[in-house]
Amino acid sequence: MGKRIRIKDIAERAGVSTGTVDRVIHNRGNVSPKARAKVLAVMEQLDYEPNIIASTLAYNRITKIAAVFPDPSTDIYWSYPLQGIEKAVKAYRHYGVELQRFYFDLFDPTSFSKIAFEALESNPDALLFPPLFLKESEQLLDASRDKNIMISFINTDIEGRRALCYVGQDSYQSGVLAGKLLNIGYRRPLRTLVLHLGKETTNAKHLLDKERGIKDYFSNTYKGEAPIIMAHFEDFEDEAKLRDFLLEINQKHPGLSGIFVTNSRAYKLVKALKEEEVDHLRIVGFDLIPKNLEYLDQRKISFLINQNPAQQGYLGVMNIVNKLIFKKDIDRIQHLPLDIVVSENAKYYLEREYQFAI
Amino acid sequence: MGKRIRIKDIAERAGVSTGTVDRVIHNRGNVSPKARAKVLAVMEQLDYEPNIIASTLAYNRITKIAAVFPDPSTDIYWSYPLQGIEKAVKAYRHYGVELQRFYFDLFDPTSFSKIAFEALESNPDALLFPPLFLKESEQLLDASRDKNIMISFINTDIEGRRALCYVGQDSYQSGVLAGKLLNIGYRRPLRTLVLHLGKETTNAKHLLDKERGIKDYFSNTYKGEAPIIMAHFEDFEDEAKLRDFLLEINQKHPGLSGIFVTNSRAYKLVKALKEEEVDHLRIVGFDLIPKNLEYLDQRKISFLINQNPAQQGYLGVMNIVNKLIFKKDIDRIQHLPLDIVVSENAKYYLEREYQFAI
DNA sequence: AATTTTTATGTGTGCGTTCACATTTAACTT
DNA sequence: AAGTTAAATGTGAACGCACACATAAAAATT
Repeated sequence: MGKRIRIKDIAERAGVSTGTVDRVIHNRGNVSPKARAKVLAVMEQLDYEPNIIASTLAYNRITKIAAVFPDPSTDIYWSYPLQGIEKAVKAYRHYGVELQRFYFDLFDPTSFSKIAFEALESNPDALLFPPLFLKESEQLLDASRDKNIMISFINTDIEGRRALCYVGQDSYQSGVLAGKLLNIGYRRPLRTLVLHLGKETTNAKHLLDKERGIKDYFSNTYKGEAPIIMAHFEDFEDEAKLRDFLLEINQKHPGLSGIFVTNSRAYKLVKALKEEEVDHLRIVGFDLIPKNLEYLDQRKISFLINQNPAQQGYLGVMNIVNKLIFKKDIDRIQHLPLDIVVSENAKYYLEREYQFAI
Repeated sequence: MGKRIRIKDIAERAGVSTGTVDRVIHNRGNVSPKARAKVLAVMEQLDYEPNIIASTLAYNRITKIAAVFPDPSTDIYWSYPLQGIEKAVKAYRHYGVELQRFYFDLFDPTSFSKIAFEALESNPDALLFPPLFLKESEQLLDASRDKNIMISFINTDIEGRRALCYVGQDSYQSGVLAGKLLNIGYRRPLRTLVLHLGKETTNAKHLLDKERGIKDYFSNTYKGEAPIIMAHFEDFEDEAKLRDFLLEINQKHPGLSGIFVTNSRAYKLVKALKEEEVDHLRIVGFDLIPKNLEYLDQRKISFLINQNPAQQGYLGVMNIVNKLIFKKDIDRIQHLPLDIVVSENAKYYLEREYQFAI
């Protein structure tokens, strides 16, 4: 119906050539104020919108995205965002998007720095990574600014306006939600353990936000001090030690009714404890990784909060494309929903993750 | 890096002209078997993938999508998928996608037929609608097949292979999930009411599936007959009558602890009942419409299941585009997740819906 | 063998941009 | 005022593909 307006149409109406219109649109300069004004007026009047299809065809350049991620072979979780990234790059390959992957050691900030700066050396147009290490990430932000390389965060955020965007969850609110999930069906606050299970001490902010969240949930709901126990256990690979640790807590604080595991390792709890020890516990954790799902299905884990990792990866790339290629404005913070997963609805989230991957 | 392969490259390698390659790719005929074989071989060898960008630019045609929907002014719910549709059409306008909207009366199958056939008369490339009325929708399927118009379902499915795809929830499983939500925190089955609130009797399958789901949940969980009461109340606009109706049920079946409203009208219950009557009830309903959200926030409604209507609309269009323009294969059934919404995570779902709208 | 018909193949223009380059016009110099 | 420099404007090729049209080759007809 409404025929699309072309640069040529604007040129004719404004009494100039297409070259001049192009210069106005892209602020390339060398345009007289009169001509510029006239062109802008006509553009406004005709409500011109550039044809992205034709534009990308003619632009004919490659947009390089460097993804700097923890080595997925040491922690399966990180393979999911990478799959989402892969899929997005495939979807946008006709727009000239290319990807380069860089892996660092999840537990070693120095490795992150080294690898990330290697990535910078390859002169990408944008850098996509989870800023797990605050100090090192800040350094990277500075360096990339100097080289005019765009930064996009995923999974974890660093406040400030220096990155294009953050795609991931609201950690604080995920803590609040965990509180709610541990409290459904009860009319009084029951004794709850918040457990950080792992040796990632560096990205503490993340975890502290979740702590704050669950504390606030209980104190706001019951107007008083929350009966919450905080704990941190590093050596999660040793099931026997973990069990001793948990039993000790249970002795010190009898009547423990729920545990909130602040990362994807909730299944470790179930593995470490005996069946009858788990049965009267309500366990809430994160992420739909296979071992968690198995226990969710057996009702050993009550709730999982889904972080949509593949979708995070996909959206991270999509934002870069939207900004760099489609010239769209991007929301600085893009919180993904806090999906409450029980065994009755897990399947659909897995399917969706699958859609965003490979 | 890996330079993209063009039709021209194939033509050179195969010793033919670009025209011949084009004829092979699009099966336009008039190609000798030898040339055809040679071209196909080279395409295979070089792993050719057409450049969609250039293709759509050159193709230069319009794809018309007709959306046939219940008039959103009579039921706000239907405005959401329409917004998603609108947004998707905007996103794909450079690919030549155009939209025409047709509204029918939600409570009148005849109106649906009339409007839908009007839509067919406008000769769209695809028809997108919720097949709420089975018989009338089947007729439409036949007619559209004759005119070679593609059909895409949303919200409700009709089994069979005659439509391109269905985007929406799994009704049965949403019933199962509702059962779970009404049961969390309890170790025995409590008396539960399943309430169809409204005069839409025609799309009964939808509702029956939900009924089956929640029944199965309880009987599977507790290995026995489920203590479930089924009810249907049409005159939901009259709060007094609705209250009487509910009180009567409560008298007949004392100890009623939860109500599952099978559509988006859970808020009507809260409105009709007195505060103290609601307080000891756990209410589960559908959809994040403003009135439901208000009561969710006040803890009068415990859970809402989100149908992602805007996303449904967006995806409905996206599927048509993927098939018709990008020539991709489409999954016949695309179940959206059954999002469990509580007041602690509602915000993020609203934000996402907003992203898929306008 | 010449002619017509059918089938196969090649060529060139257009889709709406971008951008380098050529050309024109205006603004300074001396 | 003529010459030089800078600024403004116009032109045309390219991006990769689709398709109409022209041309060439093969097959069928006389």
